[in-house]
Amino acid sequence: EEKVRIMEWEKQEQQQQQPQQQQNAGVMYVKVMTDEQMELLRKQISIYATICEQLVEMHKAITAQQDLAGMRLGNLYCDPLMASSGHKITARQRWTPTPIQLQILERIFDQGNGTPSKQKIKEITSELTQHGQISETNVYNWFQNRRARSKRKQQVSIPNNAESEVETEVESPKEKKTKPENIHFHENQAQKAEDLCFQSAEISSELHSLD
Amino acid sequence: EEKVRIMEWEKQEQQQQQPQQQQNAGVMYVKVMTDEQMELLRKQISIYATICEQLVEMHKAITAQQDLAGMRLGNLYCDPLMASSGHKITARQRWTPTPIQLQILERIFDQGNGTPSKQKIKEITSELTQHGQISETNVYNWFQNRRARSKRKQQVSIPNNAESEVETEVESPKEKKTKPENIHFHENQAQKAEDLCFQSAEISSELHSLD
DNA sequence: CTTTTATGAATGAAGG
DNA sequence: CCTTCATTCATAAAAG
Repeated sequence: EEKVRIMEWEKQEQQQQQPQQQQNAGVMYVKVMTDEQMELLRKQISIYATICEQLVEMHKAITAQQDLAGMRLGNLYCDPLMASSGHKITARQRWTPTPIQLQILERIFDQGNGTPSKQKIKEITSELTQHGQISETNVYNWFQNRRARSKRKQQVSIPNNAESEVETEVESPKEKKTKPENIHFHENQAQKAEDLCFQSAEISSELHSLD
Repeated sequence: EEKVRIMEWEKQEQQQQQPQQQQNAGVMYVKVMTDEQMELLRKQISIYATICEQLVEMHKAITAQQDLAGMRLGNLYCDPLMASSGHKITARQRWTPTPIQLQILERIFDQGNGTPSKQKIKEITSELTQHGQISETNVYNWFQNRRARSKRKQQVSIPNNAESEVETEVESPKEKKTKPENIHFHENQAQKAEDLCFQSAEISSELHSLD
């Protein structure tokens, strides 16, 4: 643990002192250093203190949130065709469909094909790539989200009744799984979650500030 | 608190030095400290060095994990569709690993052993129960998802030399094979690597500032 | 600039 | 094991 420069400096110091200890037989055994050295020492200690603080902070953040900021960065995005709408020059972090891409996606979505899965994704991606940066994951996510949100809206738009007779098979896909038995009982550990919640925003922004 | 202690000690030092300066060559201004003090200093600096190293290690270990799993804050969820009945306020929330549980899970996952057998699951669950509510099903699902998603990303990170042997699927047992192995969704992992680089660089530069 | 909304992405769980 | 779904988080975009 002594492979830092500070240690080297210290060693020099100690050597410098040897003769003194022998000379001052009956006197105090002391170490000597110049103002410069003292200042250097203080500086180095200070730096260590700072580093430790930051590392501890970082560690706590990571331990507490494990992620949130760590891997959230998406692909770089610089769409040349974006000029038409005239904004967003330095977009990054997360993919955003261009107007053209969105139009195409919506069209495909409306064409029924409730299952854009698999091979379709590739085809769609290929087509959309010609209109801006995009990946298969983006397309996949888009459809997943599109469908989920479309479905949710439908459910909300029919909030009536809800009596004991809910068999209005409007949709009700499976929203009640009604497991035969509740195998696992989940209880919220509010205590812990609460403690961890703080770091979130703070750390998040800190780590994200890597411009 | 380490920082504080050191600083305080340093101040004491400066006060004690005055009377002893006379011992040394008259013109040269120096700071003096006893062997004990020097030893104390050395130990404290050493402690700092150790702390820094360990924190860096910890940080790297945690950050270097392929997939950073996020955590959810355990919010109570009140199903809007149930509101009318006014009962069943039960929180239908899904399990969320606590940071500690996650670390343990990740550690086990990284230790290879891609086969969390039934028995193993029980053991792991037992251990994790001490750090928060969890069931065997949770553990099972976690490993299942972890593996699947890890594999998918690995495929992406390796833009392998695509052979055209893909069309060799002559044997179609049923009717729709759809060859799923080529469809895996892509997501650039480059960003994540970049992120790690940055973090490492940051720490690195800080440590280097000791020079 | 701050708050709100829309939506891309992450992930626990279920099905096959 | 793989895919799909539901839910939640975080952030780009929009509104104030």
